[in-house]
Amino acid sequence: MGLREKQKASRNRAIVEAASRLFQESGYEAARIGQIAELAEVSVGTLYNYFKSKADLLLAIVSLEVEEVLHQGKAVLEEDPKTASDAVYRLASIYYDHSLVYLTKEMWRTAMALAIQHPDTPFSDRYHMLDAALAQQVKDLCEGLRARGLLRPEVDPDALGEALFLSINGLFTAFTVSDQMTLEDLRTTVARHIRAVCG
Amino acid sequence: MGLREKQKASRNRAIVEAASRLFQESGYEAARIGQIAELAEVSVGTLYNYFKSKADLLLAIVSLEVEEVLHQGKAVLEEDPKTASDAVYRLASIYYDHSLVYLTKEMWRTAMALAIQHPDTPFSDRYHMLDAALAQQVKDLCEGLRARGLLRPEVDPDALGEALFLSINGLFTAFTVSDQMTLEDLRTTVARHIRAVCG
DNA sequence: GAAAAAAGTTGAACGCATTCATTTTTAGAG
DNA sequence: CTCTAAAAATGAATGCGTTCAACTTTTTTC
Repeated sequence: MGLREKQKASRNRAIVEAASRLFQESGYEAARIGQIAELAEVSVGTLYNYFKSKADLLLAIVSLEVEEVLHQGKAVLEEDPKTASDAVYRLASIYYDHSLVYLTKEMWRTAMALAIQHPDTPFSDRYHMLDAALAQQVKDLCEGLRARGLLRPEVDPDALGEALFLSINGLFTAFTVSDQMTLEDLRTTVARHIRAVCG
Repeated sequence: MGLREKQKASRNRAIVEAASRLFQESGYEAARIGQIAELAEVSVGTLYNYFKSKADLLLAIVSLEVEEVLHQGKAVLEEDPKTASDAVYRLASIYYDHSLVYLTKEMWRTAMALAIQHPDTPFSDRYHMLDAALAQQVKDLCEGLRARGLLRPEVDPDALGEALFLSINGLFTAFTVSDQMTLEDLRTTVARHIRAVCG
């Protein structure tokens, strides 16, 4: 690896670290690009050589989070649950409990907002792929549950999985939007939804 | 009504009309505040006397839409459906079919994004109130369906209603995000979800 | 090792939403 | 009708993300 590549990797890391720190400390909106560049010891122009936009910088951090959660979720698919509701609840809890490791509520809100607002940007594409991967995991779980006889055999596991994911996701959005709502509130509510839907 | 109030009302209308037109023609993002002001024949400063922000201007238009849809939805609660799925599907279809009367997909996306990104602003508060009113309508429907014996008596109608609303809402978001997806696709998908959830 | 090419860095300049000190218009009292 | 205070309108100035033309550094070529 030449000097060039080494510098590139080190600068990339420095920028992400600076952004991550300032996003958490001051919030995404309040964090200034110039400030991030300064902390990473590069110029503003250089920062924009590494990341297409402030949003792109946020995505780098969101990706870390979602990839870890996907990995943890895999384990649940292997378990042997008592009821369908239990299994779905276990998966949702894993998603939720991990959600605040790298990201604040404000960072999540911003990421969601950007993904909705600007489809057909790399940011949005990536975000929606991660979203789809999570949805697929819930669908796979439902399929497994039906195979084990824990769901009525006539149910469409894909449609049910999607509907469950939209609940899990919609409640998470409500969680990030409300300063009051705690992770415990979130888990309680999702449990009610899952019971109502899975029977 | 004095001259002052008359002018105020007329300017307000002129601004909303100009914004509505330009948002539809050029899109929310591309529409310039200066352009809207010009079309409404006021200065930029005056526009900001009437509306707190560009977002606020969008909200005025979103409100029109949602209020009409809520009104139309009321009729469905009075009907006497064959099955629970039918009734919920009817309600969702009303929401969807009305959605593009005043707003484009891009305007919807922007409104959703702003409501998520900036909680505790008048925009967001108002938007979430409208959202809650729609959710309440679905919950009321579920309650009625259970009373008529069209839902299993042990189901929690509130939780089911919320879960259904999150599906309806989540699918609508997907619709606004995808250029490909048509209203028909949207109705087909929501029908699958409703059947999987309501049994 | 020198010269040329390629790749990377830089910060001042740009566009646009928003603000605010100033000017203009209106309403009401005498 | 005139004067005054309140209300409203105005557009130049501000702040911030993003771009880009000029400058440096690294790599390649002979």
